[in-house]
Amino acid sequence: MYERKIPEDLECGINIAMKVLSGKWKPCIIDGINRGIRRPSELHMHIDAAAPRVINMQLRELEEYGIICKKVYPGLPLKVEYYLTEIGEGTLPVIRALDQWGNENREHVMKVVPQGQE
Amino acid sequence: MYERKIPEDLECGINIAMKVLSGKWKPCIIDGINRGIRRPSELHMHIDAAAPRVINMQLRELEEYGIICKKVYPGLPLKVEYYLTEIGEGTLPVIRALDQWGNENREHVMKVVPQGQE
DNA sequence: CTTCACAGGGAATAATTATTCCCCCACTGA
DNA sequence: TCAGTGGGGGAATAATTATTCCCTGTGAAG
Repeated sequence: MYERKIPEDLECGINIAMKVLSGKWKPCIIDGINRGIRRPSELHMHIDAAAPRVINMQLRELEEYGIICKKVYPGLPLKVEYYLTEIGEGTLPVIRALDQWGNENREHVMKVVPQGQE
Repeated sequence: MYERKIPEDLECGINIAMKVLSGKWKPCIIDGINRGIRRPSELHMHIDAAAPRVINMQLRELEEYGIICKKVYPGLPLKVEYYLTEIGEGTLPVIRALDQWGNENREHVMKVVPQGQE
């Protein structure tokens, strides 16, 4: 997406995973695709807090990392769908763990975040 | 840590969790504390790719979020230790899921990251 | 011919986050 | 007095990442 100037430390597994999953909307995108929201325009509508451009960029990154793959249907009107790869499906337990923790601790986090409500 | 200008979307659990866990070194810090690396200087040595200042800042944030708590021993020389709170312990499954995925997919990620080796 | 839906990208800019540099305090040991 | 250890912070700067704005192209519908 952007060009990195500083090398990263990919020693520990945590950093490897964070490298792939970090990105404001990536986990949401993976979750969405997994739930069957496969087309770009659907994702744009579903994650409407993010600008479409951002979703596109993060989709491209996820594709580069081999988390999702893109299927372009030849017909017209244009139709594109994204799917999780096998490796991408492997991230689902992580996503689920994140989601679960977040839901269980929503109250607490809401109390302690400075202002960031929406 | 910094002052946020744009409100966040904490609708879905994923975003809530990412808010608390995102930060280049936070998951490593949580993991370290959980493994018994409790003192700041120990953490500095253990996570030596990060500047001490950064660790300090992320520790403060984690404390604000109630993930860790800080115990200051009155004696001298100074001694400080951090512990996971109950809520902090709740993040361990997430951290473990991240670590596991990262370790299982190290090879793959190494192949696809542009250059970022270290 | 105009407008719409669909998929997408370049460039500039804004926001966020990490990092470096250099400082503080209290005590200990030489 | 001087250096070293242990915990820490302010300010500036650099790097990273998100967002906005506006543009491309094709075909279908009106």
